[in-house]
Amino acid sequence: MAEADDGGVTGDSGLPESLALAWGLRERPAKGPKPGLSLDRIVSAAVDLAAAEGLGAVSMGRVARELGVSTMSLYRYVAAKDELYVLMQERAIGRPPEPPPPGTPWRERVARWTRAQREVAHRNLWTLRIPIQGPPLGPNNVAWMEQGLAALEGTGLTEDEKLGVLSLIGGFVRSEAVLMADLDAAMSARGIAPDESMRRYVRTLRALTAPDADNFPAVTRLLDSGAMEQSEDPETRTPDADFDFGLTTLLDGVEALVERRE
Amino acid sequence: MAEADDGGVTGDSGLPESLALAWGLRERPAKGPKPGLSLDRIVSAAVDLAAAEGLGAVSMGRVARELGVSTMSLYRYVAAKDELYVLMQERAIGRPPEPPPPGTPWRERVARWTRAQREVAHRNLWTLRIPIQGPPLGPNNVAWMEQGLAALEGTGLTEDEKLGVLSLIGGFVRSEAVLMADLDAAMSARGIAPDESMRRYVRTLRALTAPDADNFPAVTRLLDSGAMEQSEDPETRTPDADFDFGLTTLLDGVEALVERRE
DNA sequence: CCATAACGCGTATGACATACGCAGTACGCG
DNA sequence: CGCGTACTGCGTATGTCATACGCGTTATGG
Repeated sequence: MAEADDGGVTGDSGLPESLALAWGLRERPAKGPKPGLSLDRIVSAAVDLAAAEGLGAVSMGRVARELGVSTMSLYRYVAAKDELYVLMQERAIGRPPEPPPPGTPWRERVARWTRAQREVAHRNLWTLRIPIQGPPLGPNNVAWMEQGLAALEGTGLTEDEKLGVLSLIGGFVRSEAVLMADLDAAMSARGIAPDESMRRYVRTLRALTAPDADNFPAVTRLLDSGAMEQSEDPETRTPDADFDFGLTTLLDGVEALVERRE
Repeated sequence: MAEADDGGVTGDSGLPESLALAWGLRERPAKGPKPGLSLDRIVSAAVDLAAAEGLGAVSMGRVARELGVSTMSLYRYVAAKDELYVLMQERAIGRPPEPPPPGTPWRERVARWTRAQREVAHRNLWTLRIPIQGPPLGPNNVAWMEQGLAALEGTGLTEDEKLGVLSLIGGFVRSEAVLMADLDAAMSARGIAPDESMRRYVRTLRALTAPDADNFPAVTRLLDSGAMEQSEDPETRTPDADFDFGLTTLLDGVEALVERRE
């Protein structure tokens, strides 16, 4: 199996055919009829669909209908739906931003990278619903990793530690965005605004914990503090402020590590 | 609809019936035939199934078969599968650990809480596959939140900031555990040991980036550093060490924040 | 020029979640 | 005491989905 020279990638790594294509390692053979379809068009249709109606709307049948072809045609280009998911995420994340000019301090570099990552996640909230398959393998994902590692260059951290810092940041970006996606979903499900959704949560939680507030002193204090009703005063608390808070905290931790290494 | 006195919880919060039951707000009416089933047994069966064969094995039909009842019986206790998921997670996370003795410094308190959270996650990796529905509402989840907030008591942080720190930590624990779950899944899928799975990933990534290593200097450096082949020398790099690294970094960040507040 | 490899697709299969309705059951009220 | 009623478990049906398999067709390289 797999005769073409791919540098031994296909060998036993389980790299799907379609990903090899994304790396430009393979071209479609020029044998049979001219393909009326293309991986590119399939992924585009799927991404458009997910952006418009959510990941739940992405079924093989629906994507095919959107393209005016039959369901099974798609399987000439994709071995399974999971593969399509991977390709969609790869498409959505896109190329990482250009690295900042040389001389930029590491903290600024990392902050930029993180913010860029967040922006992409927020623009494509549906990607967060994709069941995670494993470590990133697509060209764009690897390019992001490259930029992330580059941002930590010159900090004196070991490669180990850089990896640890990146996954720390990745987890942070992801969970912040998931929260956003949840609010977003609550909104589109029933016609509820995000802050209204949060208000309901607070009200429910209060009703649940009130009967035995003695067991939940800290939660009660949190609810009473009004910290969770952000949008009452748009000046003080915004999602951006929450994000910046987390980012600062995270970077302070990294900074402590960097200083320890010097 | 919903006449019983539940403190107005059911009103417009969308709290599912079964969760109200979990809070002890409602009892099953004593009217019809004696129930041969119970929410408790259903959740237990589902959890056992997930633990043994993964979340994918949990279908309504399968859970019912495991209990020796028909599929549709379950819907007398659970309104939808999502509700079952919530209950399963709630069961798996269990009660939070006892708070440490008074006088324990906050950093120690938070570290304990985080480690406990990690332990639970690792013991129930399948919970990470549950599609996230929204903020936690079950009694156990709220109790964990309570303990987390309590661990940050006396730090001088605002309630806002405590919340931010907790979600930061939650995201960290989650992403570390997801990585573990992925390795675990790769193992049980094909008979591959976790470290072998990681080795393959490294090999594949190297094969992909090698052709134009110029574009991936940092990734190449990472791969060459051997940082990703942990288990060669069990003394230096273990999953625990990775976790502790992240935790320390995180807590250093929080510490900087706390000091700023004093 | 023709075997062969790719193409698009129709059909079939087997899960799955869940709507709906039915017949039996036991409690509480009259 | 008896009966309505609310609740039980469950059979059946519907619609969606991913995907295996095989067919007729097409273009190309030997």
